Amino acid sequence: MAQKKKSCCGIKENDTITAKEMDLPEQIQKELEEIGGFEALSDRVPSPRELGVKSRVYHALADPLRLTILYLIKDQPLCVCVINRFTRLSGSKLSYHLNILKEGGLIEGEYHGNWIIYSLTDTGREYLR
Amino acid sequence: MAQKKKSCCGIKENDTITAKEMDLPEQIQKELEEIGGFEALSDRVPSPRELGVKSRVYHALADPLRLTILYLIKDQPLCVCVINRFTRLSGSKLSYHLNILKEGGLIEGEYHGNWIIYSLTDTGREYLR
DNA sequence: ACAGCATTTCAACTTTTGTTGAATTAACAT
DNA sequence: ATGTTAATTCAACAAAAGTTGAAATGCTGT
Repeated sequence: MAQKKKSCCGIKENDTITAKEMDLPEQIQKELEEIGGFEALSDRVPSPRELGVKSRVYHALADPLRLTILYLIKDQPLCVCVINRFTRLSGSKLSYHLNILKEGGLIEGEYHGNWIIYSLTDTGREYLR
Repeated sequence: MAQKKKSCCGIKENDTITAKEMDLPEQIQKELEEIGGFEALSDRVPSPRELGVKSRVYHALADPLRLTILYLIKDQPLCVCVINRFTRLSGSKLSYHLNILKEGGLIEGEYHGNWIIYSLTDTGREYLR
């Protein structure tokens, strides 16, 4: 006896499905239909490209050491040596984290004489709070 | 001949040091003195506790999959099975990521009948953009 | 109490991140 | 050119995060 299942997770991967066909809590089903059905959910999610950028920025922020650095240079730029002196990290370790912040677009560094002076970018300022 | 070095990075770890004593770019040195010297930098950095919380939240946000989930449930709560169906992740994988979002305080889930329905918390709403 | 489905948990494994110390590059002054 | 200090890069290693499939848990209805 072949029975037509109305279940959410039991459905085969490439079946097309409407919110109506899924076995769902009423409230969810109603809301899904209001926004234009299951497929309409796509509109809510940014492009893979955007998600990639965002997650890279958040990853840069996702470390106490890196947050410390950001807060340190929030109000005035600092050279690596002052950051280093404050945080007491090894040079290479600090460089590693500075680089992640740079790649994430949160900070930028510029040579002044012998020193590289790091400051927050606009993005950095925007995200830091 | 014992020479008193005025260098930033050459200084031994537990020397006390003032901004004036460090060999720094003029601009940096001036700004450091204006804010109350090297030691005043401490005031700019949140407590380890706060940094820990923040970095955990940012870590939760630092993944395209997790961002996808957050955007999906931004405007209406959804049960796991709909998220699952949309993202096409395995159950355990999805659970893993849902849990990280939950631990970060960005989402919360509640049983409704057979389903667990996840929604954004206030924190989640605050951080998502 | 048992069956059925949704979701989570667990333990083994794979992949990605972070750390360390040595070697390198960059800027500057002599 | 050479020496000096600041900062980065590299390769080997250590630690943390993510993935997988099987087993467990939690609801609900019978």
